[in-house]
Formats: sequence, structure tokens, C-alpha cells
Amino acid sequence: MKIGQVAQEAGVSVDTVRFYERRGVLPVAERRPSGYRIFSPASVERIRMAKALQELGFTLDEVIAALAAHDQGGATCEGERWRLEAVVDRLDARIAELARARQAAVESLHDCRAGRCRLTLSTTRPGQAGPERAGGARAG
Amino acid sequence: MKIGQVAQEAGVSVDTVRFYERRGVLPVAERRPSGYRIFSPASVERIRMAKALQELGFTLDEVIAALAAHDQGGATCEGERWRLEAVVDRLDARIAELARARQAAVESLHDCRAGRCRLTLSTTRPGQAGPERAGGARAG
DNA sequence: GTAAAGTCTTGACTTGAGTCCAGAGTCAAG
DNA sequence: CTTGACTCTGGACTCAAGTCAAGACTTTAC
Repeated sequence: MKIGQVAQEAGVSVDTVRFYERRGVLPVAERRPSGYRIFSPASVERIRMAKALQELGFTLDEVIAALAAHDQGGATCEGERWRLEAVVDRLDARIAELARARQAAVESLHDCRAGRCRLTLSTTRPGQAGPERAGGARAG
Repeated sequence: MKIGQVAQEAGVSVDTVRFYERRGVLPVAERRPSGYRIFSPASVERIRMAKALQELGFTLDEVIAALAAHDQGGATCEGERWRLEAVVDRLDARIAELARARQAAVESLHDCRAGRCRLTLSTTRPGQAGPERAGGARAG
């Protein structure tokens, strides 16, 4: 398969496929004499896996590590379990962070409805450490 | 006040103060003959406001818009309420997104515990892995 | 008067995950 | 053989919200 076909079947751009090869999500592809990359359908699968993992909130580096472990066959059920648990934990932490921000917004909204509009939301006090930037800001 | 003092009282770096002036969060500061910026305590308040807004998930551009509306006295209770509602909506959407991801992870975990380890989250083929280090990667 | 600390500007760098581009070479069809 | 679509490389660029550095100048304290 050529890169365009792989990209299309996996639902990503050819740039992304090349990027994935460079980053290590995909193994370095073999080449035709002309220099064209040669892929097997397994690459499509691999990209899909990577995408699925990303949807669970994995960063690319984590995806790469996961795939690498998978390749080495060292990925036992136990290993996978604790990784999955870590993912859930992280997701929980992020959700909690967002929920806190939501709560603050709702409180401001209540004040607003009660006629006490204040732009000074939660009046963050200096010296009080909170989440640096509560909005997950990604997923865009 | 000089920039360092403003920065310290507002809990940000001097770089951030200058950045905020450039971006329009703060008005362009007056200068001493030497070129040093002159700030009033109102700037400290303004930075705190901006930070509070950011913690609610506003982007800097949104913070600027909100502050601008506020300056024009156009920050009526209604206008503010509308903004706050938009914030809550957005936060809800993000939380829902994350919750879906969490759900998928939990399902994989269940499979795992049931002895069916699979990396293939949603599609095909047996495999396994997870993130190597799921602990607090970014956001800090 | 001198040294230390603070401030000035401009511009580059950071992170994450790609995206876009130019210019050159290659492949498949007619 | 020619066209047009595809692929190659390498590097620059994107977004967000800052952060860092160099080198010159100013202020403050002693």
C-alpha cells in the first residue's frame, strides 16, 4: 500500500502518517527503489489503535510507549490493567478540575441572578495555590 | 507602582504583565521619563480579574472581551449572565467529553479484569498496552 | 560614587499534535 | 510520451499563553 491509501483508510492525512513514522508511532517504513514508502494493512490498524488511545486522553508519547510495550509482547494483562487504571485516574483528576471551575461559574451566575453582578468572580487571593489553568484547553 | 510590584501583588511574572499590556488585557501603561512603566493598584485588580476569568476556562481573548465590555459600563447584569452561561455550557461539554473517554477506559478495564485484555478499544484485533506514565503529564 | 537590583526592548523558544509549502521526482493511464 | 495525480524531503508554521535571554539603561541603597 502507498501512503495515501493508508492515510485514507485510517482516516488521517498523509502528513500525519509521515509524522507518526517520524515520531515512532509507526515503524520506519520500507521503501520502493523510488523512495516511496511501502505499508501493510497492519499500519492502518496501528494508526486506528493510536487514535483510539488518543481518544482516551493519551498523549502521543504515551501512545508510543503503549504500542512499544505491545510490540514487545511484554504487555501482560496486569501491566495493561495498571496502565488503564492510571488513565482513569488522570481522567478523573481532569474532570474534577473542570467541575470545580464549573462550580465557580455557577456561583457567579447565582450572584448575578440575585442582582449582584460581580466580575470579580472568585476573587483569587494571592498566595493561594490552585490549578494553574483549570480549563483543559485541549480537545479542540 | 513599578512593574515588579504589580507583578508580585497580582501573583504573576513581570513578563506576564508586559504580555498582558501587549495583548490588551491591561491598558498601555504610562511611562516615567526613563521609560519605566507606571501602574496604579487598579492594574493589580485587573490582572486578578483576568486570572479569575481564566480559571473559569476563558481564553485570553475572551478575558479581553469581557474586560472591555466591563470597561464600557456595558457589563450589565444580563450581559454578564449570558457570558457566564456560555462558560458553564462549555465546561459541561468538556466534562461530558472526558466522561465518555473515562467510560471507554473503564470498559477496557473490565474486560481486562475479566481476563480479556485488549488494546483494541473499539475495533478489531487482540493486543494490549496502556500509557507508560499516566501521572500528571501536562498542565503544570 | 558605586554596586546591586530592577527595567527596558526585541525576538526567539516552549509544548502538542500535527499542517502546509516548494520544488523535485515517480506512477498509472491513455 | 504526456498528462495529472501522487509521493518525496526538509523546514517553517499553527495555536495559547506565556517564558527566557541578551544587552543596554535606570533606580535605589549604601
